[in-house]
Amino acid sequence: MRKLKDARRPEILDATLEIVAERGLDAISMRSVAQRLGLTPMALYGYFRSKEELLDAVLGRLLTEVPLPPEGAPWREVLTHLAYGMRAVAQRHPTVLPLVLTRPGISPGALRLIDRIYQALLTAGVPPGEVPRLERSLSTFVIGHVLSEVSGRFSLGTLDPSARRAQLPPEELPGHDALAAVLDGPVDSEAEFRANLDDVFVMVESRVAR
Amino acid sequence: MRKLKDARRPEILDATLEIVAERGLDAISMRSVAQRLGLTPMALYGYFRSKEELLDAVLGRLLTEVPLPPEGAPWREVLTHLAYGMRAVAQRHPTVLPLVLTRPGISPGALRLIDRIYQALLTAGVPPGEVPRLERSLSTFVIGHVLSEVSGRFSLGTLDPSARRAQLPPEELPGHDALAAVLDGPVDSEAEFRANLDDVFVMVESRVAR
DNA sequence: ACCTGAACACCGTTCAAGT
DNA sequence: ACCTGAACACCGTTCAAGT
Repeated sequence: MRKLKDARRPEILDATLEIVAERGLDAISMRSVAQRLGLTPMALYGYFRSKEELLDAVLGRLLTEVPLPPEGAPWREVLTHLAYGMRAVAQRHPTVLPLVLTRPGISPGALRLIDRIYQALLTAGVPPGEVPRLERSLSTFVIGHVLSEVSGRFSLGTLDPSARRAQLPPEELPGHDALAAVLDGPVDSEAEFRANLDDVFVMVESRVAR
Repeated sequence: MRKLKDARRPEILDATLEIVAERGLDAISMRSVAQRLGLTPMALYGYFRSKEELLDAVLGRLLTEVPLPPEGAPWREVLTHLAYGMRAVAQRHPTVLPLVLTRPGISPGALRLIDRIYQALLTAGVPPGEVPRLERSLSTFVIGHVLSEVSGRFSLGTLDPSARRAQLPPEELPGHDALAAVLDGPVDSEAEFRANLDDVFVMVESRVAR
């Protein structure tokens, strides 16, 4: 297992993020990244052992861009700050995001964020034994929302709401039927994010020792 | 836009799921699927317009495998049933799962599941205006959890908990420090899933008109 | 109606060699 | 110490043709 160089790693990550921004996650290839740097694909293998490792490093870098909340802020503010920070990063780099949910958060950047959440939950009064689970749960929630928003799970897809419902006979979809009045409006995803955050607070409070 | 055949579509989806099960999501290629069926890659283009469309159909098929809860069951039971059903499907087909969070749920199978959740939330007493958002939120939560579980975000990765913490000086990680006693145990993901479901119920109840 | 064959423009990665 | 060149075993997709 040869030792890796690291002098030009940041430069390589920059190039990768530029490509993602311009042409999407699928446009990342060892060849395209190398080309942008004026290198041969093989030169990258001096810095990363594989494409997978390069992508993990990109993820680590991304989490580094989430601004840390002010020290000693109240827990609700900390969680709000981090959630919006995560969302902003997601919107800047929409296409890299699937990585966040599919790789363990073990980079220093990830650790720093997790630590702030731990602190917030502890000061909120959540019993220590519940804190790690609740952190995973909140993070899943925020990342899941942001990923869905950014990757189109919340979007209409190729069918508008009523055409979508028409795929099945109405008697198979009584719930959709009862909600018809409410379903055809557009989703206000800012309001939805805010409402979801409120739900997160409810979850935290329900775990606070009384 | 030529019309697509559909006679052999189910057969093609079966072959695709077999490959995923044996060799992972990355092993799906038009060539590997075709080969398993004794066809030329090009034959598949008679049934699906692209690899992307094939993958969407695989996702639709997957959601079809989630068993529907008994008609008229109490809302908590409905949500529990669907959540565990989703989780079981995820465990049977771990590698396809990233698709679920990144493509809009517009297949008939997805609609049927969503409709059951709508009904459950309505009978729980959630105001209709809140139902679609809460459905998206609950689904995100369950899928996010299940995806994290199955794809390794909750797992240790290549570093054990204490080695992971050692990447940063302890004074940068006061939260981890305070939780040291609790952090080194293994995650009981069954218990965690259960606890998360309880949190989901809390969320629903907090939205019920009183 | 359904499928094949050949071709095009790509991939990640290995190995041995160059400066 | 850092990088290149050539090669290997792959991709998705287009187009024209075969039965």
